[in-house]
Amino acid sequence: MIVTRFAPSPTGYLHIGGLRTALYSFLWARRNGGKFLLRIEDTDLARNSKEAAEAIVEAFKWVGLTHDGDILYQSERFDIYKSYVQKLLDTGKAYKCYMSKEELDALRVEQMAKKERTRYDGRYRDFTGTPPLGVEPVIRIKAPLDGQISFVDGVKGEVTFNAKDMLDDFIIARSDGTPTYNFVVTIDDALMGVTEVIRGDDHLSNTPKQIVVYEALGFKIPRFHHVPMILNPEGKKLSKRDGATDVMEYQKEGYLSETLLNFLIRLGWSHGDQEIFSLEEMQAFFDPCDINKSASAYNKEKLLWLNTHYIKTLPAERLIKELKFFGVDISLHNKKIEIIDALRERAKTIKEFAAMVEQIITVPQAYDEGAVAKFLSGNAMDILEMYLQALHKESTIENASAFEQFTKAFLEEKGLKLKDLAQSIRIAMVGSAVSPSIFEILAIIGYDKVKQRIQKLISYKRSLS
RNA sequence: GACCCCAUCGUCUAGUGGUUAGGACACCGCCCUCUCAAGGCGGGAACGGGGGUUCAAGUCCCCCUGGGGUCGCCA
Repeated sequence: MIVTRFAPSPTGYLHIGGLRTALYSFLWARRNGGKFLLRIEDTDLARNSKEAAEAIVEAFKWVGLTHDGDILYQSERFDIYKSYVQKLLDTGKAYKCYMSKEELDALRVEQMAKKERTRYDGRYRDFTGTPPLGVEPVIRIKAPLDGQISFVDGVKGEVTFNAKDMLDDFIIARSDGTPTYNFVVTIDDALMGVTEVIRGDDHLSNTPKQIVVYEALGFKIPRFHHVPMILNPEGKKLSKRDGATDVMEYQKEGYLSETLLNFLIRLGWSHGDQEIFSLEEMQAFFDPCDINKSASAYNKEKLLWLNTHYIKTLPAERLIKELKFFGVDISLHNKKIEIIDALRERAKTIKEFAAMVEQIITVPQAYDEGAVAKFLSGNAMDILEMYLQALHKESTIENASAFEQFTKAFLEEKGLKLKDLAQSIRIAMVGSAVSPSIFEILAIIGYDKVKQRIQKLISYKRSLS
């Protein structure tokens, strides 16, 4: 069985790079009927891991990723790690090192001066003497001194490191007894039964260290897939400064979860020329071996385009639900479908969408000055007043095509063109010179309120002169 | 600096020795048009450089260059 995992450190939120590897891991597990596990890497004491886990679960929930089983917290597993440290100590595969931090720093400075690689020199590896007083030792693992460590990476292919220039006897337990990252990662992955590790390629050079631990403990080494990082538009590693790295930030900006997932999966992975993927299709097609070797830059135009695509194509009910996030509830509006269909091709984000809906369903409190100056000059107001009078003669007008029929008849009778009237109506209805087709707008607003809004604009114009 | 990884339009990518190097976003032009969009049609735009191998190289090999990552008692 394929078992994958997502193992974030608790930074308080889920960033998009993390979501991408989580998505890949999720898809690969689901495609194979396997398991997708979640583990919080909180061995660094101080931080609040519960809060971080909640943030991740919230983000997962938003985009529709589900993990199997309970969330594992490394902070709750220290006893397990300690027993493995002891095991290594007992078998002579690890040892106590009494070198102080000051001595270690001095060694590094010296090595840098000689332009050598900074590394622990192994001075306590075979130490049998009396340990110095007052130094709490760290535990170091015995790493191979020479030879090579190589593995086949699902993304990069065969990767080989020379032990002498990648490895040293690295610390697996600090002087306070707490275990370190490269040690606990391998223990947890092994104990959780993880068969495929999909993670960022910033971990590629950690892998040989972890392989040392796997081998020392006799664990089976999983298959690794190191996915290239997401770069910012300048080609550098994506950082908080590049904005909206928090997944939930995208919701606040009006992006749909479908958009984000589609965007992320297509960044560094492809399935022929296909651009649009449903979650089902992602599950059917995704294979980590098809992930690109090279890093890819974050491109917000494509993200926006995807969002417009999903806004155009998702069911109206779904969009109505999304609008509520921005405080616009039209679920009980008798023209809700018409509202959605009139606006869905114009909104790039749900946030924009909400603002547009708001503009239609509320009476304009102000009129765009530029629009008024440009379109309500000459005899525009006279035409609008005649239109109002004609409207009053009707008992009601039901829908968009009826409004169109009525309006065209009116224009023909007066010898006018739609151009002579459209912008005035638009300003009266929504207060600006931009909106969907006026006939759709009129139908949505409804016969009685249409008359009121036209009257309001007329009164407003009169009050100016 | 050492080690590792990477390299096709501005961006995301297709390409697995023989292609007019394809698609998408963005950009530009035209059409449609009651505004703004959307849509339709069309356009410009790429194999980083140099050596090999081969009848044939974007595709294989080497070097260079460029970019990225890692070198913690962080994860």
